[in-house]
Amino acid sequence: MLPPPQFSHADFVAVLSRCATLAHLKQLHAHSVVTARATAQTTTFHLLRFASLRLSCLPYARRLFDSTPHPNVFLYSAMLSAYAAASPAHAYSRDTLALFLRMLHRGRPAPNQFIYPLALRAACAVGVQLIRSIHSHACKSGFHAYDVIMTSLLDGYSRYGMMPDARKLFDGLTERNVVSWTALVSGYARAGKVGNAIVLFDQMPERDVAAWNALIAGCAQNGLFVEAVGICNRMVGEGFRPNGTTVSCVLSACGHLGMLKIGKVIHGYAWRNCVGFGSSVVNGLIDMYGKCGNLKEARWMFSEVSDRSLTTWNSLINCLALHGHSESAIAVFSEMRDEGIEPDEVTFVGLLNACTHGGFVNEGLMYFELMNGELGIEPEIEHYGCIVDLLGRAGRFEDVMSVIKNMKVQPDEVIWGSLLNACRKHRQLELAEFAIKKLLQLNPNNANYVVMLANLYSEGGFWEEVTKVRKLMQEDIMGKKLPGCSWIEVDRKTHTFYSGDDAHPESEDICNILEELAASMEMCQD
DNA sequence: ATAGGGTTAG
Repeated sequence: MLPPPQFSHADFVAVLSRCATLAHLKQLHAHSVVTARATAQTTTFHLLRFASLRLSCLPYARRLFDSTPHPNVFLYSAMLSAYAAASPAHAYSRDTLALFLRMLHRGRPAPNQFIYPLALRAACAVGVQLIRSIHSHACKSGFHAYDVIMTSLLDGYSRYGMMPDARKLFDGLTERNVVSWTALVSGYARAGKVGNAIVLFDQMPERDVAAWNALIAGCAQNGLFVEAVGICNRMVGEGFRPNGTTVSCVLSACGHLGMLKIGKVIHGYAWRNCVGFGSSVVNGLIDMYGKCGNLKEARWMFSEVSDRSLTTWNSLINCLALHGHSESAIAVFSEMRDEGIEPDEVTFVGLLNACTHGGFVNEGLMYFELMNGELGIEPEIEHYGCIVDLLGRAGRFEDVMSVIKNMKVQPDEVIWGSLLNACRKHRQLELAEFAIKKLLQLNPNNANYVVMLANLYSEGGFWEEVTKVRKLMQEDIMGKKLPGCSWIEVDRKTHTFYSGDDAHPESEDICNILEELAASMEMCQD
């Protein structure tokens, strides 16, 4: 039932807004063609926006765009917005930039102030050079006084850690608002300068939920989990309502801290407030329950999600691996592949960790090969760490050394540390000495390594070396040693333990039980 | 008629 051909533009928009499926939209599109309404680019504009933003049908949107002989700047920006709204973010950066370059190349239509922010967002996925050239292009075209464009640039530079450039842009804005402030705050946080971020945040004349989220995420990204939870508390106290983004950030912080109680409180909050139980919140819940050791709940949350994103799978695999449920982690991985989800580099960190913890040497090597070969995922240092650990534990030192030699990245402390661990287990004195020396090169201030070297020499009876190392220990390094620390929450009270500290009132009992556990673990080894 | 800041997995 279509309206008569002479219906007005307002009627057209009204009918469009009631299209529930692509089939409806196509009918309206056909009708527009027949009635010659489609020759007006305004019509195409509306159809394109609706196809992309409401029906998430990018191919159809692009066909609408491509069927327009000389798209005007509105159609370009509608197409670029469609790409920007797609998920995952930056999935269509290349297409976005290709269209932007086409505009510049053809000289028509000239990009306006709405085009630059869209192009810049895509440029963030490519590199800072591109951001620079778009910056100069924008300035040459007279857009240097457009705050929105300058804020996009500010954000782009800050994503590459170039805070002085970002700051300069911020100071040059004609009017600073909550968006530009937030961009700067999260820039400092991403650059690891949380102190600056907090100071700026406190100076902000006006805040919204996104501004709070920027600070909370910034703390969490820098390992300040307690602060992240605290700021969330402060935010609620000041009358702001946490949304899905807030909830996932804080859940992640709770997971890292093992704060199951607070995690449950946030779970309850999200439930009561219907804070879009969108995938990010559920992913956060899986991660939080999993990291806190409540794998049953994590699996339950997982089973409750209907649209599982890659992150959903990665969260579960990682948690299972973390708690030594190696077979389950591998099983979930196969399930994931059966469902046609393409694993990424994070998936393989979890999977390889599972193989390492379970001692599945052949499986681990097979998955490493699958990742590197068939799937073409370039191994990162974390993956090499897993492989070194895997081979080292199995005593395959020649293979370990050949992996380390052929790595495309510089070995870090995790790599040499894993090798060292393996050497101690398999009593490989010479290689252990080599590993410790590498560790000391990377981090001369870590006194632990010097102590290990001394122990190693005395175990082997190399007394001259022992004397040399002991002398080194007495010099400057020892004061810099940071004691290891761990904590656990029991009945709303957090118990903290430093390495070698017996301050806890039940320290003696705890140590006795630890010794018993260690003894029974020894028994299980053989 | 269109644009900028805040997620989660290692």
